[in-house]
Amino acid sequence: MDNRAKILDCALRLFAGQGYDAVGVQEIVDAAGITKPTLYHYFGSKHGLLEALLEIHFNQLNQAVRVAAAYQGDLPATLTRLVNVFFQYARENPTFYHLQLALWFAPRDSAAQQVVTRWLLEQYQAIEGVFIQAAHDHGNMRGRQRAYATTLTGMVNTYIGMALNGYTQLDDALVYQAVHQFQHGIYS
Amino acid sequence: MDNRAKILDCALRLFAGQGYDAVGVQEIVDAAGITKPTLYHYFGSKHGLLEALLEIHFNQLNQAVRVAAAYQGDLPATLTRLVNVFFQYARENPTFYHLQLALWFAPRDSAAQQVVTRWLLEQYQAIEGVFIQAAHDHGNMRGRQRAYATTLTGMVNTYIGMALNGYTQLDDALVYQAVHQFQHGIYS
DNA sequence: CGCCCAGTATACCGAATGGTATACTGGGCG
DNA sequence: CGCCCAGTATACCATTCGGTATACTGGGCG
Repeated sequence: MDNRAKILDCALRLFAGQGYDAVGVQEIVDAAGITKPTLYHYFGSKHGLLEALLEIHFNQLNQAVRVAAAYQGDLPATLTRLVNVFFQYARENPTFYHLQLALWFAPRDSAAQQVVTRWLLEQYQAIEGVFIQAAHDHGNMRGRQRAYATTLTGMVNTYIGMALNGYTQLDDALVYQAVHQFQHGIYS
Repeated sequence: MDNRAKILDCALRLFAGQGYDAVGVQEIVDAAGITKPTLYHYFGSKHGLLEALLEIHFNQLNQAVRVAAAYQGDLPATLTRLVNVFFQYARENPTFYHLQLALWFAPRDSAAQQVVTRWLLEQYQAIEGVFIQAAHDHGNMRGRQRAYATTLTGMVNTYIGMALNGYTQLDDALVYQAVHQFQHGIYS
């Protein structure tokens, strides 16, 4: 693993564990076993390091989300694919998902919020697209596409937050439960 | 407004807007129009200031939640009261609720996380209690009480997050929609 | 009056912050 | 060989960090 990759790896762990502002540049370079000029050579600034970090992971995750969000008339299947993509990414990259959750409702004026907004927006729009298309087939969903997209995101992130804290497992049964509850509520 | 109150007020605004770690003590005392020894006189440390801040607001909010969570055989009514309490508190204290959302998934090792955990746990337990009791009347809910409590919290916070960003209004219609969707899903 | 003490300000502390000027190194390549 | 340049280290910068030692103030009260 070259120095650039080592820096990204250590920065992700530290940012996810303590928060962007709480981690000093010195701490990152010590963990990576390099020195500051090396970090500034690759990323220009602490902020640039965060941008590079988020770009790498959100590019992967959002690409997978867009693929899963291709609606072809079967809403339950699309929702299942979608939830699966999120769960799988969280399983494979728990540290990054920790960071994403922390950034989800990050303070409006924080350095991190301004970087993460466009990625979360991109993610949201892929999901909203599903409900906009589905509303053509299910008339009674019309007018609530935004609410559905938002609450699906909220439910997925909430379940992943549970799992990251050890309260559940992100397995197929949970995908089924999540999609089922989202579609039919708690009574069924 | 005395100096103690001024400090709490300015600290809440700054913490909510930029995050606990990004705000310096100097910035707080400047905004409050006082000096550092005054802040340290009242709160002992920056961390103590955060604790005092959270205690004040969570004491109010969680007390209201416990009252609303009194289940008496009518689950829809209980859920409506519960969602109402959260929406009302977020409407009246939007700045604090911004802070609460930012702290909801705060990094595990951050200073803020360790303070907020007990308050969020207290909040969670009140909600879980509702579903534990309700499962006696609705057998098919059994075994999922934890999931229901978590996803209700997730849905409420997601809707409040939407509202705080200007995408919706926390009115009675939204309370109805939220409770209805939670109970019956998206198709009805 | 005269003590006391909560509350406040001036001025300071050592340590850590993000960032950089400079110089050295080693491999690719004309 | 000898130039070049990406990559790296030493050593340093001004500023800010959280926190404090000290002294002053004004009102309550014996």
